[in-house]
Amino acid sequence: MRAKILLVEDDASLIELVTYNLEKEGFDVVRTGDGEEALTLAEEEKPDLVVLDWMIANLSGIEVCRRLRRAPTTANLPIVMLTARGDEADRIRGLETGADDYMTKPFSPRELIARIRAVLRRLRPALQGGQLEFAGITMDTTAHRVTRDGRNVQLGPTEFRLLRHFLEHPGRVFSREQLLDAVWGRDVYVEQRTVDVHIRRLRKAVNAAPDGSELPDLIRTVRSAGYSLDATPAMQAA
Amino acid sequence: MRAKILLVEDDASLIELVTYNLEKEGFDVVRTGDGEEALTLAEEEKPDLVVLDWMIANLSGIEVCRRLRRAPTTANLPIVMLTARGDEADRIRGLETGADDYMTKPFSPRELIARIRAVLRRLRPALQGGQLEFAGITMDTTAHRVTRDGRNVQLGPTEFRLLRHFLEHPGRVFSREQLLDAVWGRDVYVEQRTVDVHIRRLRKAVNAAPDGSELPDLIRTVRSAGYSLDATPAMQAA
DNA sequence: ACATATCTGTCATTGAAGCGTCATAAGTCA
DNA sequence: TGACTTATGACGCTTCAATGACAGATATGT
Repeated sequence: MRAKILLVEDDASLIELVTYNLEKEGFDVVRTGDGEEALTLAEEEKPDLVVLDWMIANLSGIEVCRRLRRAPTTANLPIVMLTARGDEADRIRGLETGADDYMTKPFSPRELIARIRAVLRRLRPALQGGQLEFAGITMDTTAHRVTRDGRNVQLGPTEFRLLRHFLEHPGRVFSREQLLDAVWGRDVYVEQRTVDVHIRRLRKAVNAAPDGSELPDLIRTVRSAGYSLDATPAMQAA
Repeated sequence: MRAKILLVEDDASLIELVTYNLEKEGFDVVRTGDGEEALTLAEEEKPDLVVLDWMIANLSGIEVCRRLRRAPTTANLPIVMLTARGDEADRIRGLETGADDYMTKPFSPRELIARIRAVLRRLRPALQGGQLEFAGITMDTTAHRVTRDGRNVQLGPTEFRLLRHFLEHPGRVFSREQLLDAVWGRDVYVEQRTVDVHIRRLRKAVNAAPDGSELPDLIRTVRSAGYSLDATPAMQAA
């Protein structure tokens, strides 16, 4: 999942520099140089984080910060303040107003990105880790939750671990023996054919459509080799 | 609830300066100058945040940081790095290793405290004596008062702490062991199944409707994994 | 101090969910 | 076709969570 950053800044060259670097790092960037507009965009675009310059048109950065904190929908939106002032009092004021971090110009884009990542890591573990995704399937390992095309999927413990293993290595084929090692544990003795049964249960749960029909099967059977999670619609024998 | 800070630093005068200021601000402070000991203390004292100097005896700060992140029990422990190096590359390295914030010496104690508060405000809202809220449940941590859909909910001490822990990390699944660590304390020995009983008591109290019926259960049981506070009661059909 | 009420941890019981195995059907390749 | 591989439904058995009860511990009020 890509994180969306709202950049509130009115220095054109800085906008370009920061945008370039953020996009290179895989962030989506929404920009404005206007304080009022920033508040609107924060509501409408639902960014994951705001990079906010202190000196901007229409409303000061600190006022934007305060209002973002006051509005319920944006009260928890992470904010990284950006400013020319290196004054300690200003930094403290920024942090106490509700900024999560604070950088002083001139700053290095790399450090800005490192700080953004640090803030996101602690606030949105989902954007960093814990979240697996492949071909319409999402798995949140910390919340223990799986969805297919947005709909909830109910899995037993073993099917959950099995799917996680596939999601961690999408496309790769695993033999039954490898799956037993990875999912059941190295020292557990169970019949190899047991894997088949759990694959079936996993398929049943993941491919079930709300109307009772079947979604395309994402688990590929590789004859005399094993199974893999795969997006190719190759085996549609119909 | 007072927040506990683990201060890892070997400069005696700095220890004194920082400790004095932290305690003045109402934090409990645990100190060490040794990297190995820092890891032990992080496990045993269960601090709410670590202030970690880069240059310390026995293990470098960055190595301590890395190990804290790797251990499951401390993986989410907030870390503020502290260093004499103002080098950009070092700052980035610190942040990428998993530090949540980074300060360069010389620094002002007030700014350090502002940053600590900014980090804690995010991670442990309850420590700020605030209001916790999730899916119709509100908890006033200072007034020790809980409501569900506006109606008052009566909880025992343990159920209160249990619910607070869930409210601080909504959606996340906790094993019985994790709950015992977080809610009962690391050194308390009680049966894992005791958690079940308190979950039941918590459910009973929170889901009770005035007319004697039951409100939707917000505590999800994840078989063979644990429990989580969750807003999705509609998950039967697939 | 006492008596009472509340809280806490443990246990036994019950019911349900999940697991592994098998027998059989279906599919695939030579 | 025959040999081999996988899919599927069924069925005991095990494991796990929910629940009600209880006795000791703790807090509260008189």
